Amino acid sequence: MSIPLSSTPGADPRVRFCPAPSGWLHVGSVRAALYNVLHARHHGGTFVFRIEDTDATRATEDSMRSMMEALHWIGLDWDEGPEPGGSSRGPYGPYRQSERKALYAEVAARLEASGATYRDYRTSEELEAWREQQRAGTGEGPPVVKASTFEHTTEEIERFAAEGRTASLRLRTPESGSITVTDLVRGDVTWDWSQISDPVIQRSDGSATYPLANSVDDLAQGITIICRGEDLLSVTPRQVRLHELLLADGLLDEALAAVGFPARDPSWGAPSAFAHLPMVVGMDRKKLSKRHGSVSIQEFRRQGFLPATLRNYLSLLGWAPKDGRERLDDADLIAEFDLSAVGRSAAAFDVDKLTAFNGERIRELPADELTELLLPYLDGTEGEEALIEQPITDGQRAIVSGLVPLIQERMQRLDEVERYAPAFLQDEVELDEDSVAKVFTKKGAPEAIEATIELLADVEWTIEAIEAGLRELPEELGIGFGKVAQPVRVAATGSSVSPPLFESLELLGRETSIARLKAALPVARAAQPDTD
RNA sequence: GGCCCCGUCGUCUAGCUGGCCUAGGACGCUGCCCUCUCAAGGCAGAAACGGGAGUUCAAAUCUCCUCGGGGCUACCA
Repeated sequence: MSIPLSSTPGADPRVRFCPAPSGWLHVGSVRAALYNVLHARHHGGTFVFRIEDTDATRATEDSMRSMMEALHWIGLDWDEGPEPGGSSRGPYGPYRQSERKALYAEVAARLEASGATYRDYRTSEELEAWREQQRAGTGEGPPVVKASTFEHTTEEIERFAAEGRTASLRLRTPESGSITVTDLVRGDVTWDWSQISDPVIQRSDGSATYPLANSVDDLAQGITIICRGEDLLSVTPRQVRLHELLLADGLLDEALAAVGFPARDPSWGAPSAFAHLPMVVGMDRKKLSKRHGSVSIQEFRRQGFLPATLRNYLSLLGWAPKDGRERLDDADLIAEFDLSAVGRSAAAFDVDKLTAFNGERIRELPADELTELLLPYLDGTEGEEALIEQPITDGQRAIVSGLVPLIQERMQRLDEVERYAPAFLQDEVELDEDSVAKVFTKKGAPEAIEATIELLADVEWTIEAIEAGLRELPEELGIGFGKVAQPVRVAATGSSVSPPLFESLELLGRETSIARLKAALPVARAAQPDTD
C-alpha cells in the first residue's frame, strides 16, 4: 500500500521534494514530502523528487540511497526523479543536481554577462571577520551584504586577479524597496530589500550554490508551487528575484538549449505560490534531533511502525480535515488534503500518539497479513536475534500463525513480537525473576502447578477443554481462579504477563506445557515462604 | 543585535466572516466497569484561549501594546 503515482504524468500542479542527501531523512522532511504528494494527488498533478547535492563536501551516496529507500518504504513514490539504479524517470531530468552542473555554469555565465551579478574576491575568513565586526557593533550596521558596499573597484579586481585569487559570484539584489510574497499558509509576507544580503550563487571553485541550483531547477522543471519547511521562508525573496531574472529574455531557455538539457514547456511561468510549512519540533519545542528518540524514518521502520500509520499521523501534524476525523486512509487524505488549510504554528512530534495510531491499525490487520509483517522481526532481519529460520519452516509458521491472534490486540509496534515470541519458539523458557517473586511466593502456587500437571496429562487438547479443566481446579483447591492461573502462567510462559492462558497452553502443546510446569515446580516450592 | 514567522488543554488540533463556546475531538493522564495476567473494549473525570489595554450590547474570535517561542542572519540546504 502506498500513495499511487500520477495518472496524468506531467500535469499541473507540479510540486517537488528536494532534500540534500546528508544524513538520514527525518520526520519533518517526510511530512513536507507527504504534503507535496497529497497536494499533487488531490489536484491530479505531478510529484517531482530531486536530489540537491550541490555541496560535494556534505552529500553522500549512502545518504541518497537511504532517502530514496525511506521515501519508497513510507509509500511516497515520485512521478519524476532518480531511480535506484542510477537512471531516472521523467522528461525533465537529470534529477540529481550533481548531474546538472553544466546548466548552472551556463546560467551563471549568462547572468554575469547580463550584469545581474558581481564578483566577490573576499575569502571566507575575511567575510567572517567582517561579520564579527558588524555584529559587534563597531561596523555601520547589521551584516547585510550589498553590492553598494561590497562590489570591488576595477583596480581591486585587477589586483586580486593578478594575485591569482578566485572569486565567488554574488547576485545583485535591489538596494531599496520591498518585496511581497504570497504564501498559501501564511498569507502575504513582506521584506525590505535593504535587509537582504546578496547571495553567493556560485562558489569560488565554480560550483553552484543552493540559491542558484534550486531556482534554476524549479523553473527548468516547471514547479508551480514551492511547498517546503518554514526554515526556508526568509530565503524566498532572493529566490523570487532569481526567478524573474532567469525568465527574463529567455535566459534560462537559452541556457537549457546551449547545454542540451530538456526544454521547458512553453506554458510554464514562475512558481505561482509558496507554502511554508510549520516546523516539526520535539515535545520540548526544540528542533528535532537524536535527543528526541527516533527521528530517522528507518528507525521507525525498525521499531515496527506501519507506513500507513506514519502517513496518517504525519498528515495531522499541521493540518486537520474539515470534519475533524483523525483516522484517515490514503484515499481520505488525497480527497481532503488542502494546503491552504495548513496551520501556521510549529507542531510537536508526539511518539505516544503515533504509537496509539499504530496499535489501532495493527488491530485492524487481517491475521495472515500481520503474520507476514512480523516475520522480519523474528528471523533476524529487523530484530536482534533470529528465533526462526529463514525461510521459515512449516512448524515455525504454524506457531507464529497461532500466536498472532493471541498478541494482535496487545501490540502497538511490530517489534513487540520479539517480547512475546520467545516463549513459544524456544524449547526452554527462562523464568522472569520478578514474576517468580510476585507469584510463586504466594501460598498454594506449587499445589496449583501440580494439579495442573495432572490435569494437562490427559485433558482433551483443545482450548475449551483446557479452560474447562482449569476452571474446576480452584474449587478443588479452595482458592480463586487467579491463584491458579498466575502460577501456571509463570511456569508455562516464564512471565506473569502473557497472552491468554488457555490459548497459550494450547499453542505450546501438551508436552512442552507439562515439561515447563514440571521444571518450574521446584522453583515454586523453593519460593514458598517458610511455614515452620 | 537585525529581519521574518508563530502563540487554544501536557501534545496534535476544532473554533478564528464576533454571540450556537458553561471552548469540541484525539493521544496521554486519573477513576470505574469488564477480566486468568497484560492489553483491547466501555463509561466517567481532571486539563487550554500567554498577559494587558481597547472596539462592541457581546471577543478565543477585531485593533494596539507587551511577553514568550521559533527560523534565518554560510562560498549548508
